[in-house]
Amino acid sequence: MALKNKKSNFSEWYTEVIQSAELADYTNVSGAMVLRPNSYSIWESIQNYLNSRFKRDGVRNAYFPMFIPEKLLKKESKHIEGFAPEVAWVTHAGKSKLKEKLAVRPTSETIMYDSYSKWIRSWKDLPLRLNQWVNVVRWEFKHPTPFLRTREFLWQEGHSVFATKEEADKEAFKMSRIYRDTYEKLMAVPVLEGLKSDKEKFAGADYSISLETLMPDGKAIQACTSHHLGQNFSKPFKISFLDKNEKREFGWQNSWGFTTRSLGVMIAVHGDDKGLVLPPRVAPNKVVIIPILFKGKEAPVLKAANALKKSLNKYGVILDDREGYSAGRKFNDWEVRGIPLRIEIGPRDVQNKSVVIARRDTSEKVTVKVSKLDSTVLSMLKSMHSDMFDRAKKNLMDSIVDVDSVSGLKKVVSSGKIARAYWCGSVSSEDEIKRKTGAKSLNSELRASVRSKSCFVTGGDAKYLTYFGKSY
RNA sequence: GGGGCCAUGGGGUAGCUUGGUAUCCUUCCUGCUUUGGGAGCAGGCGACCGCGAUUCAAAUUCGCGUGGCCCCA
Repeated sequence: MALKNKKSNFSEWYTEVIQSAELADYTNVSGAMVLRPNSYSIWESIQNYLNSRFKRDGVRNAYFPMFIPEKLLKKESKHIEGFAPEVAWVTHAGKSKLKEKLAVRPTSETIMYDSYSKWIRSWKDLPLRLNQWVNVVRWEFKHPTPFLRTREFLWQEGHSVFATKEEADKEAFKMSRIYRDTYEKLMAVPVLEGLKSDKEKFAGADYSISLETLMPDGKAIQACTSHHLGQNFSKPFKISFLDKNEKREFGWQNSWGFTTRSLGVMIAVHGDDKGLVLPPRVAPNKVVIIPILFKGKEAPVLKAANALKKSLNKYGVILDDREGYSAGRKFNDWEVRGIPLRIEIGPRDVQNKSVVIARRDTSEKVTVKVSKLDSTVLSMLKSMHSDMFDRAKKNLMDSIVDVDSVSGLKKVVSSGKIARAYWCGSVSSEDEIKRKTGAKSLNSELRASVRSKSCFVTGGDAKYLTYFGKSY
C-alpha cells in the first residue's frame, strides 16, 4: 500500500501516515481523537524531557480540576472574551440542571489563580511555580486535523507568580528557550522564536513569545507559547503579598504551554513518501532488528539476532522475529512507523560476524562488524539527528523572503513561503494585511535592529522585524 | 463566517444517473510452500453512517441529523 505523495498532496499524505503508522484514530466525536501507543509513547518522551528541564529549574507538578465555575472564568475580561466562543460547558448532572454551569477548562489560569490567591500571603511564598500535564477542550469550528487542530488536546501548562516583573520576564524567556530546545534538540524541528503581535497574543497577556515553523503545504504553524501576564490576573484574582517593606503588592505572572500539536508538526516536517521518520531522540524504539531466515538455517540467525537485541537493549530494540512474513514486508512495516535504524542479520552476516544497518532518513545502508556495532549505532543516531535538523533548517531558512510592500507579501505567502518585513505592529495595519493577503503575523524577531526602518504598511516608524504567513 | 463535494467490511473502493439481496484490492484468520525490498496457492470471517418519507421493493430517490474532505474570507 503505497502512500500518497507528500509534496503534491500534503493533507491526504498526512492523514494516511497517521493511519498507517497507527499514530492516531478518529472517534465518533468530531475533533476528539485517540492517541494510539505509537504516538503516546512519543508524547511520553517529550514529557520526560520537559519534566526534567522544569524540575531542574525548580518547577513542581500538580493537578487542578478540569471544571471551572463560570464566575471564575469571567474574572479577567480579555481572557474570557478570547476564549468564550470555544468553551464547552457542563450544565446538567443527570436530569437536574446545575445551579452554576461549569466550563471544561480551555486553559487553567482562572482555576489555578483562585487557589494561588489563597496560598500567597508573603514575599516568602514566592516564587510559586507549578506545572500540570492535562487535557484541555477548545470547541473550535474550523476543520479538525489530527494533532494539529483538535477540540480536546493534551498539554502541559506552567503557571508562575513572582514578586517582580524582572524575574517574571526572565522566566518567560527561559521557558521559551526550553521549548526551543525541545523542538530543535529533541525533535530536530527548527523554529522561529519571537514575539506575538498585539492582535495575536494570548487573551489576557502583556506579551506572548512563540515558536513558529513552516509546514510542507506552505502554511505556518504556531508551535508553542510562553506568556507574560503582568498583573492582569493577579489583580482580579487578588494574588497579593506583603513585601519586605510591609507593602502590599500584586504578583507578576507567566503561563507557558506545550501541546500534542508538536507531534503533528514533527510528523509533517520529517515524514516522507514511505511514511513516518522519527527523530532518534524522541523515538522510544530507536532500532529494529530483522533476522533474514532461510529454511533450515533459522537457528543460528535467530540466536545471533537475540544476542544483538541484548547488547543494544539501551536503545529500545524491537526484534521482528514474526514467522511467515517476508523480509521485504517487514522492512516496509517498520519504515511506515519511522524507526530510525534497521539492522538486518542473515546467514551471510552470521558467517562474517557482521550486520547491515540501514538509516530511515536517507535509506543509506552500511555493513559493520558486530564488534563495532555499538559505537556505529551511537554515531549513526547522532548524525541522523543533526542531518535531519540541518535539512529542515535549510528548508525553513530558504522559505523566508524579505518584503517591503503588502503586494510583495501577498506574492510570497501565496507561494507557500514566509515573508519577513519591518513593521509597526499596530492592530489596524495587521487587519489590513489580513484583509488584503489572507496572511497573519507569526512573530517578531527578539533581537532585530529596527533603527531608521519604516513600516512596510504605514510608512511610519518600524518597531519590529516580523514574520508573516498563511497559517493553521 | 461563506460556498462546494462526499459517507458502502479494519483500510481503500465499484455499484447510485435508470430502485430488485453489493464489486474488486488490501488487512485479518487456517493450511501448505516461502523469506537479503511489500511472496505464492487454496479456503474462510467481515460492510451499505443514523432517523424518517416514497415504494411490492431503497446502498441507489426525498427530508432531517451526524461525520469527513476541499475552496474562499
